[in-house]
Amino acid sequence: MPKAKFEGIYRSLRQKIEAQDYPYQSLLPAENELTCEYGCARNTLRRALAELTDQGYLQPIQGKGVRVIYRPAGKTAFLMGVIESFQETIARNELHAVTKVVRFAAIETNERLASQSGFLVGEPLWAIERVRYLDGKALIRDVNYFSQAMVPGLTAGVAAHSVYEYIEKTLHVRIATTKRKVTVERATTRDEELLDLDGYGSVVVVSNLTFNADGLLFEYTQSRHQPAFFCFEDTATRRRPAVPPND
Amino acid sequence: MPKAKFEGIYRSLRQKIEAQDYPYQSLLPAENELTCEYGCARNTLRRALAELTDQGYLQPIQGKGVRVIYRPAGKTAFLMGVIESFQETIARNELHAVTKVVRFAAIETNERLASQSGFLVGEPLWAIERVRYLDGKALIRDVNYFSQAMVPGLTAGVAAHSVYEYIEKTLHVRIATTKRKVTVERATTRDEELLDLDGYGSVVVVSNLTFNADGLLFEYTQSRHQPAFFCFEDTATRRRPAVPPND
DNA sequence: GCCGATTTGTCCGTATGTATC
DNA sequence: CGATACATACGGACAAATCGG
Repeated sequence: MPKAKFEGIYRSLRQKIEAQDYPYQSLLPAENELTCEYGCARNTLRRALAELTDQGYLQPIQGKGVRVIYRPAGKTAFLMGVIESFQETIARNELHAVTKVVRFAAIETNERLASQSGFLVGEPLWAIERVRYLDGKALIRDVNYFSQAMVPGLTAGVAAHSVYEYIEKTLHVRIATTKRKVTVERATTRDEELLDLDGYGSVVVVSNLTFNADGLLFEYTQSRHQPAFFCFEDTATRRRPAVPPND
Repeated sequence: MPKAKFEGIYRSLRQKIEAQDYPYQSLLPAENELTCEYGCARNTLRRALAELTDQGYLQPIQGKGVRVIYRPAGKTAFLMGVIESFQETIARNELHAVTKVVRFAAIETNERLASQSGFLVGEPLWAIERVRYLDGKALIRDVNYFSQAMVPGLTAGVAAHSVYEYIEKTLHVRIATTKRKVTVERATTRDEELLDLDGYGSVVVVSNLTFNADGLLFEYTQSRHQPAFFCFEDTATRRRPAVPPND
């Protein structure tokens, strides 16, 4: 029940590619044929193709055709390029997971947090610290800060389940854009204490800034991962070099 | 100069946003005003806006306007979402870097490599191993495999400079799409031997599959990073806002 | 709550340019 | 060279969301 026509076409094509109905390295039918098949304008079809190209399914070749460059891959722990909650990730990978809330507090933004997150100093926030267990091992420590104004009525009980589900299904706030940064840091004593680090002296830190559909910042999160269970995938396209090529 | 009109508009807008001519959290002029200003059709403008939205500069709000969600950030070691060579990265960050080639060989794809990379067993490849020094410290160990058929005439001398520049400027092959995976692994003895790990027992591993403009695989690379100097940034969107390839 | 103006979202048809074969 | 296929661009139409009166 996709609302938009281009999205229905996108899903249909993606399904066929994933089913290898259009196999790896083959050329798609020409745009004109596909527009006939889907009964749409060329622009509408091209929008679906553009989406698939961005996501690494297709490679268009001017004057020749559109090549399929998708191959089925192993399941991965985390996806880049889409926003996904922890609950959605484990569901997609059919894992058994438990979340434990170790801190739930109402605070006000201090100087340091403001400079990290972009929240204004003094803005009321929910501070939540959670540990994620997969198959009994403590693998992720999440520290979330939500705007109280934009996420009212948050409780420790909600945090134990899925904050994102609460935000979207109960508050009907649409989550739109996330800016993310990934680094590696030496484990703190609190990391050692709460996570099963298995000899690793470091953690993978994923910092998130999340904006709602109004373009307002409503969440800042630090996710600290046990390194062995961390994986990101991504598709990138080459545009013109950001800096004039230094020869 | 940009060939396509939408790209000129894209650059102009991005420049104004980065200069905070359109500041963080403000609304852009309406699409109709901007089409007047740039003397283009609405679809052409919208294509530029879609690009900026994908890259985390803008958040469009139906019925209201387009909000700027870009804020200037600290310089980072590596960018996600775009393909960038090591040479381009250091130029962008104004760093002093040295590349040392520790291995350069012509090989044929074996079973293990084929399953990792997708090259066919027996396909002739160039195998290159390089160590990247930033300000005198050995921080990255790259292991590249290039298709000999698609990258003929490669030499150790070229590898010491920039293979990407050779590929694009000399061979005139256009690099199009990269699929990337990021994980953390325990350091091998060769990592310890070649890199300045500074007490870290692990490395960040970035695996790349690169396709040329014909949709053919021509490179497989493993980049092993000293964890302290690894960073990437990314912008993700939930559901999908817009990507009109309309024009 | 309704209505109309504004603004973004979707879709269409057409024309022209450019690359491949 | 011509035919085919993708790339860019324009202009118009209507839908959907927001906001103010």
